[in-house]
Amino acid sequence: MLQLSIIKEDPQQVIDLLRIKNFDARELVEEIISIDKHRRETQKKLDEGLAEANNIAREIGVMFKEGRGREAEALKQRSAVLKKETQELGTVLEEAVAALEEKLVMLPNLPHPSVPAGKGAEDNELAESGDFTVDLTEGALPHWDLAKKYDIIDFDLGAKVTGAGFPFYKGKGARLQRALINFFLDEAIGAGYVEYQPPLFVNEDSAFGTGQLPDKDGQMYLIGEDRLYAIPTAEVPVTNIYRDMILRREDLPVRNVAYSSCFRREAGSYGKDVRGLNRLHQFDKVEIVHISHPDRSYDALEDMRRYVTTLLVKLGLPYRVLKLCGGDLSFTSALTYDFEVYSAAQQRWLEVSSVSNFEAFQSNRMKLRFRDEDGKTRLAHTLNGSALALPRIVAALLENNQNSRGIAIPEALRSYTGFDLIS
RNA sequence: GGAGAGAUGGCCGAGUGGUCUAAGGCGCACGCCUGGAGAGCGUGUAUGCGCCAAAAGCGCAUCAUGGGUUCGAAUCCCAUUCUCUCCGCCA
Repeated sequence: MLQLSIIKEDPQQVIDLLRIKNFDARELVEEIISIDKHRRETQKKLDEGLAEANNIAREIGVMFKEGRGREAEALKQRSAVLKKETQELGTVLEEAVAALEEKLVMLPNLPHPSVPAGKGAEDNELAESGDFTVDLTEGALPHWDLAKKYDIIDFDLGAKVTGAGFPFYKGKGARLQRALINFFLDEAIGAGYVEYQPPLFVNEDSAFGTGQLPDKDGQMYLIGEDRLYAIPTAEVPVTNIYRDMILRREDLPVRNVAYSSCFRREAGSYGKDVRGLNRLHQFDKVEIVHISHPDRSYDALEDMRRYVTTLLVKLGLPYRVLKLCGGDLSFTSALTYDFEVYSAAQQRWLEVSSVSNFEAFQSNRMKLRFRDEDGKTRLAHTLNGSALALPRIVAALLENNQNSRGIAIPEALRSYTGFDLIS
């Protein structure tokens, strides 16, 4: 949620910046400013009414104490009128606050000035390209065929037991999953991250805090009976740890890592994008979350980018890094790097990680603050990134490492898998 | 799931209808004292919103959350959430 103060200070700049995200904010900005004016006027009237009522109550107290209880009648009547007025004003204020928030949450985060303009994926800027040549093996198979050939992932079984997009991993496939999770966690811990194992379900406040609600309602699985949401990413619980908190300066930066299963309904997806491991309803991911001083959040973003790069290098995967253009940037993000690995057999790039700086957008919703040197509270900046998401890494490993004998396990993973070949 | 007890500031903890503008203590910050430190003494120490160009200041709200009773609620009533104890169930 954008800070009201930013909108009020320079509405035109907000409109101009959101245009980079292909978002026409003119109407919303105008409405927000006018609702806010109404809100403040109402608050002022209400406060005055309450102040008078407080004074009357105090006076009546004094009268009773001095045995002049009968004189209080007139004041009681005035108080009754005030009560009615303040109750009405309270309702008006509540409605104004709700209306304001309803409009505010509709505005996407402002893009960082360096974000290139553009409509979609084709306009993303190549930030970095790994130093790899991709050799297309003759007769290379896509991972869904390899999964079947080596009997390591069973999509049909998942469909039988649960539904499409809920595969079983089996034998060396299951072991590979476990190896990757441990590898990613150990790497993160080695880089100084603190490991968390979060709940897989969150309440409504948490889903709102990181921006899944109201924008992505319908993309999450909801346990209706208990009003809990299955997490679409560990970002949600791990960032919400800090909801409604004022951190001390020395608590920053926060650098957390968490492994979790992730659950996504993926309503509206179709075609080649959902084949095999490309898009699942349940998948595993190791997520890194930073909470940073606003002055240093872009340094943190670059740190995260370097860190994710080292993982891909260690796994020997052909990768590239894209800086997302305005049109491809998510609702909540100010700047995002996407990491893609090349899938030789599918002959396409697969997104395996997305590293973003949300600046104060999530913090403002969550009331995540810290105390600055001057003693004032300020909103912290939040960032997160996948490090990494398993399915597409597995897909890329299977496809890129296949040879006549089987699928070679990268050196870095062998101590985790306990085998060096899937055959 | 059943029964009971509870939730007060950064922390502990007092507070059963009006002066609560929340006692007291701890912690923290600053000052005095000291050769220095400690002890001691003094002062200060929440968050959000509004008024104000801003600061100062003032007002409003907040004693788990949401309602209610009352001229007036931390205090009384109702609901919810969470914590603890006992019982039941259970990996």
